[in-house]
Amino acid sequence: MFLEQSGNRIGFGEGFKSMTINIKPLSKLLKLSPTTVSRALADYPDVSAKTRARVKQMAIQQGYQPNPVARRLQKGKTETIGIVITPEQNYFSDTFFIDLLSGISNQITRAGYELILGVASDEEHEMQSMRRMVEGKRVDGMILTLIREQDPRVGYLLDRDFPFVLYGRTRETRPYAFVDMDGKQAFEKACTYLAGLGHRRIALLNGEPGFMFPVGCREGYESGLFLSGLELDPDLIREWKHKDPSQSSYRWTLELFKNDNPPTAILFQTEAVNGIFKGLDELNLQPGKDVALIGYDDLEIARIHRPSLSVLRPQAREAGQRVVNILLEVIKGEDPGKFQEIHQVEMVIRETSLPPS
Amino acid sequence: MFLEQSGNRIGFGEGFKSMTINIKPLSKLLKLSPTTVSRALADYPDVSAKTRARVKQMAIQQGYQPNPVARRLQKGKTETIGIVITPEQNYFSDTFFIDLLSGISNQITRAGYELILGVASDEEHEMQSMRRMVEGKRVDGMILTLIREQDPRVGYLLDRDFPFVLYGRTRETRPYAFVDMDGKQAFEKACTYLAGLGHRRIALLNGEPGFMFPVGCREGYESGLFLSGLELDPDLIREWKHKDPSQSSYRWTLELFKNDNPPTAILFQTEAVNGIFKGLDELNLQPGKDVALIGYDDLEIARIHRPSLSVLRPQAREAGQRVVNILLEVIKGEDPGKFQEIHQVEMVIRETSLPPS
DNA sequence: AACTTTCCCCAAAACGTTTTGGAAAAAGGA
DNA sequence: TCCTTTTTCCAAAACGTTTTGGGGAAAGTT
Repeated sequence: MFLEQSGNRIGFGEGFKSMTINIKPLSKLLKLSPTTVSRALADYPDVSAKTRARVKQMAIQQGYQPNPVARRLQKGKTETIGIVITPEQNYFSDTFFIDLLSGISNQITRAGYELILGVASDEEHEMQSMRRMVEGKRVDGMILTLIREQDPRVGYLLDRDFPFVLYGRTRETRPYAFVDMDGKQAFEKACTYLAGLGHRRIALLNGEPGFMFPVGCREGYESGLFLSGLELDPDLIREWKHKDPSQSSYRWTLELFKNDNPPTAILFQTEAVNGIFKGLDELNLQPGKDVALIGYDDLEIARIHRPSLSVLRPQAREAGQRVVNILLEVIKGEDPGKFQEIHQVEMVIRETSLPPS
Repeated sequence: MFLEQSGNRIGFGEGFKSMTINIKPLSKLLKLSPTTVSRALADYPDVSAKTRARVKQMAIQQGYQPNPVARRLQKGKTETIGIVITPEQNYFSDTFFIDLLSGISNQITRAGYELILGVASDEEHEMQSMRRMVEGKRVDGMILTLIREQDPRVGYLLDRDFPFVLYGRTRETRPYAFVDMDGKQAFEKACTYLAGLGHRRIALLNGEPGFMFPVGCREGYESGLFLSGLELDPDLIREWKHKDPSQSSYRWTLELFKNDNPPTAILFQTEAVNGIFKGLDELNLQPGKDVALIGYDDLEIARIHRPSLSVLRPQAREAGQRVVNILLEVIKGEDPGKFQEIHQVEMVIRETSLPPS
C-alpha cells in the first residue's frame, strides 16, 4: 500500500486522488538510492541494464514523473520558451496563425518543454511582456512573430545575447536566427503567372509599411513585373491598415478603379479579401471574371468563396516546427547565424486567376 | 563593483550582459541575512521599516528578481495555469477568442503567474495535453474552453479534485466553477426584439450539437418565440458544422428558403455569416432588407459589412479576467461551487434588424 | 532591579531533483 | 594470487528560494 510512503505527499486538498510519488519513496521501494533511480531513468550507462529495466517498470507502475520544477532548479534551465502575441493586428486570421502556433506547440511538447504565452495590447506592452519573461528568468528562449522593419525586440535580445528565433526578418546587421517565408519569390511567381496569362495592369494591395513582410511582397511584385517586361505604375500600389484590413482595403479597391487605365488583376494578402470583394461588388465587377485575384495565405474564406480564391500558401505548421527546433539548438549554444531559413511558398491556382477578358 | 559577487552567475555565454544577482550576494551587499532580505521584500511585519526600505532600494538598484523556479520549488506551487486550445474548430474567429485570451493573460500576469498553452489537433490530444500538464505537475490549475455537453475533461479534473474553471458549462451534477455567457437570455432578447418588429417567421441557424453553447441558444430562441406568442416550426431550425461553418451554413441558408413559408429573419452565430451572406446573395435576397439578421459575436466582419450586422456582443475580455480571478480563488482552496457566473450579453442594433418588408 | 513583552534579525531546514566525486564489488590480466 | 580495470552503485552537495523556530536586544511593567 502507499500508506508507507512516509507522507511525502504533494499538493492540495485531501490528495488521495493525486497519487503523486517522489523519487525518494520510489527509490526506497526499489531498495536503491535516488541517484541510481535518477540515472536509470535518464539512461546513464553506469547503471546495469537489469536495474534500469526494473527502475523504469516501477516508475511506470507507480506513475512517477520527476517534478519539473525541481529539475529546472537543479539544471539551471526553465525548460520553457516564450511567445508574445498582440491582438491589435488581427493576426489570428483563422487558420494561419493557429497553424503556426500548432507547429510550435507540438515541437515544444515533444522536447519536454513548455510554451508560455503573453498577450500584449500594443508595442509597449509587447516589450514589457517579453522583458518580464527574459529578465524574470522565466524562459530559456523567445519566439518572435510579426516582425517590424525596425524591431527593438531584436536589438534587446541580441544585446544580452539571449536565445531567440524570428518568424520573419528584420533590418539588423548582427547575425540572428530566423525562419521566414519567401514572400518575394511568392509574389514574383504570382505576378509572372498573371502576366503570363496576358494581364498587363497588375495592382498590389500591400500590407502596412513598418512591418517587414510587405517589403518582400513589394520586391517580388516589382521583380515579377520586370521579368514580364511590364512597367511599374505607382498608381497601382496601395497599402491597407493592419488595424482595419477590410475597411481600408475596401477604400483602396474603389480607389484603384478610378484610374483611367484600371488594373485587370490584384495581388494582396488574403486578410484584405473581404474589403476587396466588397469594393468589386460595388463597382459591379466580378472577382475572377473581370478582375483576377491572388491572395497570400490560404484562409478559409479563400476556399469557400465562389469563385474560390487562388492563393499563395505558406506552410505555417512546418515553419513553426522549424522555429522551435532551431531555438532549441540556439539554447544549446549553437551559433544563431547558422540558422537562417527561407521557406518556399506554393501557389494554389483556383478560380480567380483567369486571363483578362 | 560587481566583481566581488563570488561568481554567483547564472546562465549561458559570457554573461556580462545578463547581470543577474541572487539573494545571497544581495544580502551580503546589505550586510543582512537572506532570510531578512526575503522577508523584507515580501513585506513581513517582522522587519523594520528602515531596513525594509533599504532592502527594496538595493533590490531595485541591483535589478534583483527572485528566481521563480526556486520559489516555486520551495512554495510547492508552479504559479502556472494551463489552457489547451484546438485549431479544428475555427474558434479563433478574429476578435472573440483573442479577447478572451487577452483577459486571461492579463490577469494571470498581474498575479505573477504564468500561462502555458497547449495546442491540440483533436479531442484525444486535447485530453492528452491536459493530462501532461496536470499529472506532470506543470500547472496549479486549468482553464477549459469550448465545452461539450458531455465533457470528459470535467470529470477527469473533478475526480482528482484538481482546480479548474470552465468558460462555458457542461452537463455535470457535481459542483464546479464556471463563467458563462447567457446565451439563452441573449437569443431570447434577439428573438423577442425581432418579433416586436413584426417578424413572424424567425429562423435559427445554430451551432453543432455536442457542444454546450448551442443548447442555450436554442432555449433562448424557443423561449423568445413563446414569449412573443409565436409557434415553433422545426423547419426553421438548422445546425451548421464547426469544421466548416461557412460551407454548411451556406447550404442551410438555401435550404431554409425552399420553405413554402420562408423566414423573414435569421438568428445565428456570427461565425456562420459568410455562408449566410453567400446564400442570400444567390437567392437575390438583400440582408437586412429582405431578411433581418442578428448574429452572436461581434466579429470584424459584422462591423465592416454593408449593411452592418446587428449582433449580440459578449464581453470576452471581462469574462477572461473573471475566469482567472476565480481560478486563483479555487487554487487557494475556495469551494468551486461558489463560483458560477453567468454574464449578460448586450445586443447591438445595427442595420440588419429592420421590420419585415 | 527583575521580569515580561515587543521588535528585529538570523541559522538551519526544506522543497525534489541532478551532478559530483568517489567507493565497493566484480571482472580481467599478469 | 595480486594488481588493474571495469562495472555498478551511492552519499553528499548543489540549484535559489521561503519557512521554521528561535534568540538577543530594546522597551515596557511591576
